[in-house]
This record gives sequence, structure tokens and C-alpha cells, in this order.
Amino acid sequence: MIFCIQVAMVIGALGTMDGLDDAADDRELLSDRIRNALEDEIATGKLEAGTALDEQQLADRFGASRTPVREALRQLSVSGLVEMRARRGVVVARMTPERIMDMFETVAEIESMCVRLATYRMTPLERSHLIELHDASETLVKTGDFDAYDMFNRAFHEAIYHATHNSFLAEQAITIRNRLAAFRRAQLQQEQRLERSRAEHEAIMQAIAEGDGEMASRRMRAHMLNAATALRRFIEASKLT
Amino acid sequence: MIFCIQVAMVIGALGTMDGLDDAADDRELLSDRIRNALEDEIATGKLEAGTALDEQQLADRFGASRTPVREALRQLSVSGLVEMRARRGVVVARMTPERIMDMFETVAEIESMCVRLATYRMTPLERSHLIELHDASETLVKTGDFDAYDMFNRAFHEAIYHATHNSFLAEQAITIRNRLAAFRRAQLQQEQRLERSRAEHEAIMQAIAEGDGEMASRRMRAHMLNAATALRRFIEASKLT
DNA sequence: GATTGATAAATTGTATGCAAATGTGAGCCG
DNA sequence: CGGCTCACATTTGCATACAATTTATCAATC
Repeated sequence: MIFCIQVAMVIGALGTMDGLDDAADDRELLSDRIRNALEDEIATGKLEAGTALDEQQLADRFGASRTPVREALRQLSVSGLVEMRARRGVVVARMTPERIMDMFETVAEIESMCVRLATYRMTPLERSHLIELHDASETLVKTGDFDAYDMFNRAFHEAIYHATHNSFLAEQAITIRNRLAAFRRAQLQQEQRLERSRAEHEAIMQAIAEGDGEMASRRMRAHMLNAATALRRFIEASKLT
Repeated sequence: MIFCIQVAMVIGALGTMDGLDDAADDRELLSDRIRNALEDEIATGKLEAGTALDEQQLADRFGASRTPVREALRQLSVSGLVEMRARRGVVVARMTPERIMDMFETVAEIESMCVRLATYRMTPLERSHLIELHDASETLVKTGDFDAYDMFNRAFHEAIYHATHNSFLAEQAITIRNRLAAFRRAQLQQEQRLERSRAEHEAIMQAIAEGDGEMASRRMRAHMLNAATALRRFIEASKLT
């Protein structure tokens, strides 16, 4: 399931496929395709918070009946991406700034927990993979390619999740991270954020190399809270316009 | 006639949850009632892991059609309580010992994170509520009432979640904790576990009282890992029989 | 002009029907 | 006797139909 989300988002990032009837596999369930499509649109912000999701309208859009649409919506409601009020329809989850900050704090704590565990448990192979990823990101910062950096960033953090050798924790981390996808991306466009992000990664890598999980953990928390602060600034800034 | 008995039993089971269901009986969605019922049965272990969940069978049992049953099952699949294989039906999630241990470790880390944040952020009112809860648990240990202690334990830990003043984190913690409900209960029945559990709570309360979040955090992690160890022993023990 | 009530329209929730896929077992061949 | 094939039963996935509830409309009243 989480795998599907990843696939959908990667595909979404590579090319802007509007519908899903293109080359989508006939073997995949219609309800899953609809769920993935909506997940993607909510995560990327294409569907704004508060938007009402009319079942028939969605059904028409996806060329399906209401049944698979409803099944997709119910799944999204469990992930917290939409809110279902009984007999009153579904809306894209409306998130208050407080809630976003709560989510950021949670993801910061979970990430810092992950990197601590990962530092103690990662195999040499995993460590070298992480180093490789980090090294490659230098180019992305120079070119200032936000999309590419966002994708790298995702890979970097997910590599850490998996290095915890706790697959359940990794899944949780990915799920929560995906829910913040839309906001994280926005945050990256704050000036200098790319450079700073990479510098913070550098510090984390240093701690990992020294095998100091506690320090890696503290630095990761700082890294994530910096991202949250950048986001807050971004939100405040867009309020003024 | 048999059909009526089954329906009565289901309604009875739902009704025992809490009294306010009666009034809201018709207002609650059928799919939600089915989901809650299945959630409960899986969490308590009434529905064993690996059990196949036939849609028509469930529909008959709940006196509904397949549509709300399918919607309920799809929601449960997101929570990870059941596994859906496309066109091959749904089974109650089969959990390997490794996965259970992963989940325990995750919940241990999250709990320790919560108690750290809670120590720094809780209001005097919240602190006194927690002390009250903890004090009351002494009696439960003496009488050796596992069910009552399990309920107290839940209240104790949830009080800590809320004291983090991070509602998203609290929700996550509760969700994960619920998924482990069936196993946690089993673990409590290990000899001396009740006494030890309370002693560990005592140590945590001490650290909270001193305002030392880091120590509270370490003690909470130890507390949770002790529970995990007790569970592992319980599992090993039941393997031998 | 605002409010209320009834009525109509729209939308959600549930049931049922049908097509396609999967699983099963008897019969056949090696 | 074991493995394979093909028809058949079962079950899932989706569409459609119907019922129930909410929302919108609008006229009458205060």
C-alpha cells in the first residue's frame, strides 16, 4: 500500500498525467487508481484544503461509477487526507497552522528517532548508499532545481528510515512524511533553504560517520525544525500578499 | 430465526461499548458500525490473524449488503488491520513476531518521546490528573485485576499523550497503541508484570515530578521494552505447549 | 426586509445485479 | 499414480437502482 503511494507519486512527479485512464494497468483496481490519483493531487496541493469532493463529479472525471470513488474516499479518510462528515459529503482535510506545526514537530521527532536508531544499526552498504546520495545532492543545490532536490531529499530520508531495520517504523515515517509533502515542497523555495538544507544534512552525515546516534538525532531534529520555521515564514509571507 | 439471533448478538456487542450508541443507532453509518465492530474484534483477538473475511458472510452477519462491508474492509486495510489482495479477498493481518517486535519498539520510542514532551509542557491540572490515575492503580495491582489494570494503563498513557499538547502526535500514538492492544493485554498476564509495570510507572512519575523529561523518556522506553520482553517470553512460552 | 415552513432538488448511503477473475474438481492423458 | 486441462462454482469488482437525508428554493407571514 505504501509502495503504491510511492509509485503513484513518482509517476506523478515524472509526468503530468491528468487522468488515469492512459496507460494504467487494467489489473490494478479502479478504486486504488482513484485513491492514488487523489492522494497525489492532495499531496501536491493540486486539490486545495477545504475543497468539496462530490462523488458523482469524481466518478465522471475518472470515468467510473460512484462505488469505487466512495471506496477510495473512505481510504483517504483513514489516512487523514480527507474529512468525511456523515451524509454531508467529503472535503479535502482542512489543516490549521497549529495542526501543520504539530505534524511537523511529530515528523521531526520521528525523523530524529530514526536517525538515532539508523546510526547504530545501518550496514556498511547502507552507509555507503547514504553517502552516495548525499554527495550527489551537491549538484542539485548548485543548479537550484527544487523538484530534483525534493526528490533527492525524499530518497535521503527514506534511506535513513530503512536503515533503522524496523520496517514498521519506516512505514509510519513514510506515511506521515507523505501527508506533509505539499508543505515541505513549498518550504524549500525559501531563499537559501536548499543550501542550508544540504549543510544540515552534512552535519547529520558527520555524526553518523562518527557513530554518534544521539548527536545525529539532535541535528536531525534541528534540521526538521529549521524546515518548519522556513515553512512558517513562507506561510506568513504569503498571507501578506 | 438464526439470522435474528445473530443480528441481536451483533447489536448487543455494539451496545456494550457505551450507552450513547443506542440514541445514535440509526444516525451512525452502517459501514462505520461494521468497521468499528471488526476493529474491536481484531484488536481483542476475537478474530485471529489470517482469518479470511468473506464479504457476503460478513454482510449476512451484520444484516447488511456487501457495499458497506466492502467500505469498512477498505478502511481497515489502510489501518493495517487487514490485508487486501486484489480479487483474492481479505484476511486479518498476519503478523510475524518480527513485525510485532518492530511495532513494540516503535511504540516504545513514541511513548518515550511523548513523555519527554509532556514533562516539559503539561499543565498543573494535567499533572494532578496523572498522579490521581497512578495512585488509583495501586488497588488494581493488589486485586490483580488484569482487565481493570489494562484499562487504567490505557488511560495513563493517553493522559501523557494529551499532555504533549500536540494533538496530531497524540492521535498517532493512540492509533499505533490500539493496533497492539491484543498483544499488550496478553503480556500483562506474565507473572509479576502488574507489580513491575506499576513500579516502572512510579519511576516515570518521579522523573516527571522533577521536571526531568530526558530521564522520564529513558524510563518510559525501558518500561515499554520490558513489556515487549514480557510479551516475547509469553510468545515463546506458548510455542512450547 | 427578515424569517419560517413547505416543497423540490441534489447528494449521500445502501442494496442488488452483472461481468470478470479466481479457485476447484472431475475427467483425461502421459 | 501424478500432472494437466477445462468446465463450473464462488467470489470479487464495478455499475446501476433505490431509499434516506441534507441542502436549496421560494412563497407566505410577521
